[in-house]
Amino acid sequence: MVKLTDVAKVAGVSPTTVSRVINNYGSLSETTKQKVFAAMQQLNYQPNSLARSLQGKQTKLIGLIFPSVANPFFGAMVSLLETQLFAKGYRVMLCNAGDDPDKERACLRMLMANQVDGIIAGAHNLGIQEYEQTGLPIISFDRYLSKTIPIVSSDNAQGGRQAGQLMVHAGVKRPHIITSWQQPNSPTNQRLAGYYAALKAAGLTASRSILNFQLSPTLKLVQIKQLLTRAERPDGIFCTDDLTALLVLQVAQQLQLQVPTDLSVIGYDGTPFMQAYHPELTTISQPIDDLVTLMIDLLLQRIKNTDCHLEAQYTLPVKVIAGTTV
Amino acid sequence: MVKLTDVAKVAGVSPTTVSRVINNYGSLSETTKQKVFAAMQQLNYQPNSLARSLQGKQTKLIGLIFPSVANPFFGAMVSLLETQLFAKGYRVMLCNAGDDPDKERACLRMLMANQVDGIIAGAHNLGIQEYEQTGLPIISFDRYLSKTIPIVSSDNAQGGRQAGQLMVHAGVKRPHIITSWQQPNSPTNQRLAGYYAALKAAGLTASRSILNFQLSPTLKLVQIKQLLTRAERPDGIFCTDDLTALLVLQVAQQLQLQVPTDLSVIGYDGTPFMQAYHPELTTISQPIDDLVTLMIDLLLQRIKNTDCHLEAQYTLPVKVIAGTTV
DNA sequence: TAAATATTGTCACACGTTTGACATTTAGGC
DNA sequence: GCCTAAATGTCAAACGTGTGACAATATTTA
Repeated sequence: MVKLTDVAKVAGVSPTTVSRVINNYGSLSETTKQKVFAAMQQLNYQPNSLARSLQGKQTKLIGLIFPSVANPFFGAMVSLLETQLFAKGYRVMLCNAGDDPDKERACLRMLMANQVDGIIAGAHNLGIQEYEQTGLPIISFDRYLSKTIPIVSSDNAQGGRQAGQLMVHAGVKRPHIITSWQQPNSPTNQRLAGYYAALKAAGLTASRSILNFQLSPTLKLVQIKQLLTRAERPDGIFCTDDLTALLVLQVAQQLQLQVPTDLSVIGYDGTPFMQAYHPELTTISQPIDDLVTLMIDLLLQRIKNTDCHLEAQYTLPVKVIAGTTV
Repeated sequence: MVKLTDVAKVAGVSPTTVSRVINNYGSLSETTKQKVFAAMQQLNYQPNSLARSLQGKQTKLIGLIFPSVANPFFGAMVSLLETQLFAKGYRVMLCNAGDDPDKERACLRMLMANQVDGIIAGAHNLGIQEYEQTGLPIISFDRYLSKTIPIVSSDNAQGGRQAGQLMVHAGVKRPHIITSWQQPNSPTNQRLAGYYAALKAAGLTASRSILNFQLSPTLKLVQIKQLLTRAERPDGIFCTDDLTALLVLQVAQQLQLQVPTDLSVIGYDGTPFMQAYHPELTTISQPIDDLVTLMIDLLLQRIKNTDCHLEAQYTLPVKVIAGTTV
């Protein structure tokens, strides 16, 4: 491996000088700078970030913990996070925690071991204390962790309300909602509450199904089919994620239900992917770019100054993407 | 930050002993082991991997370079890679290189700087020499890089042939193919060749469009619409990726073309995602699990023994996923 | 030309861990 | 209680880089 001293030899200067050039400190002449840069280029030299971090500098590493990048929503989010962080000089260590608390715990431990400068967490199988124990700057996406850890999320309550209003407006009589497994600190609770509230204002009450987030699509299909073939079948379904909405549409087609005549369907997330490949789906779109930008901004603030004051919660507005399913 | 010497103090032993426990070398009694483990737990101690790697150990880091995890295919692949690598004790640094050679170059440099043990690359905007320059173990997904870098891919030629045969079998008269931008070392060339060959055997020749991989879906839609509204419009389209196939279906519906009566459509990739959410699409499925397992296996071999002999190319069979679009 | 300043070199220590050499203590077996 | 082996401690060097102190030049300024 080519190291600093090798560069020094080739450039014909002392190791200290090379270090000075790299870190741009002390006083340096143009000519030596050039000599050193040339030598670095010639040897394809990269300062060993292990060594520099060990020496006291930041690692410039950020840990990302999300359920799975195989999910298009998290895929899009992680992709944006990586791109923006990279542009700011940070590197990304990725963890797919799935719905496995043990894996998430292992992820945290390894991120600590790797001395990451901070963590952005979008998977939350764990309790508060495990995250606080790390002593690292953390930003949480869309789930309550603790007072000290800021949450960034879309306005779930507003999204739920808007979905409810759309249903009311469409003249839906038997509204339904499909959420993922309820957890005390889950954002879907807000979507649920907003939905209920908007419906209640119009004198409607919604029935509800719970389909665990990580359930296989096939099993979800089965349950949706049962839902849509039961006697008093719903004529409007709000799904708290777009993928489930797609499954509902799939079952509807299979059962020859006309959408939106027989059944209205609304999703949630509205990724660019969904907008491009399923423009027909009416959905509540999270401002994914802004969410990412904000999370990064907050995290970097925390990294720069550990005890800078941040709000406990940052809520960004959602937008209705009008398709043809309502 | 809690360090090895802190653990030693709490456990009431010498730092060396703690190190011995962690690395399980030298002779140790059960009781001291327990004491040390207890202290580690109590302090929530994690050995600083920077320091241990610097000292000579592996970093247990693998770099992943792919166009973007926002793409469901690469999302699925990266997700599997991370999961399997994590289980083997490796951590993952993620790079979305997009179609930007500069970003890819920057990724490589930073992976070198971070002393990764190896790289799995699925983005290939760069030439051979930039990868060889790294001096690192590398496995390439689906694209030729150089003699020394093994390629793992699905059997693109076979996939193309099967698509062609499906078209022939469906009685298609004016077959078409949509590929991404041709590059000399691109796998889509093989898909093209296989497709042409199968059609030729039946006395057919296909027309061809080229839609750059990273083109926005909206722009792709425009081009596809032009294709499907021209005088001699094709009655069978093979797309070298599933997403483009979805766009074709979308346009077909818009133009009220019956699929497969008026138009047969075949995709390529067949991720679990696609199989679940678009079971209607007939597609050529890459064995994504096997591809991932193989890539990891080969990479770890190379890491264990830098000059172990590996084949230049590993080709895994594809499978037709029969939907209703042919 | 002398003084002041800018540039570069030398040296040492630090970061946290691993590991080898060696010394010392403890335990077990007779 | 002696001998052997096992267990633990002490110490130092190493990994590659950063940085401060100080000395030695080279260059500029007066």
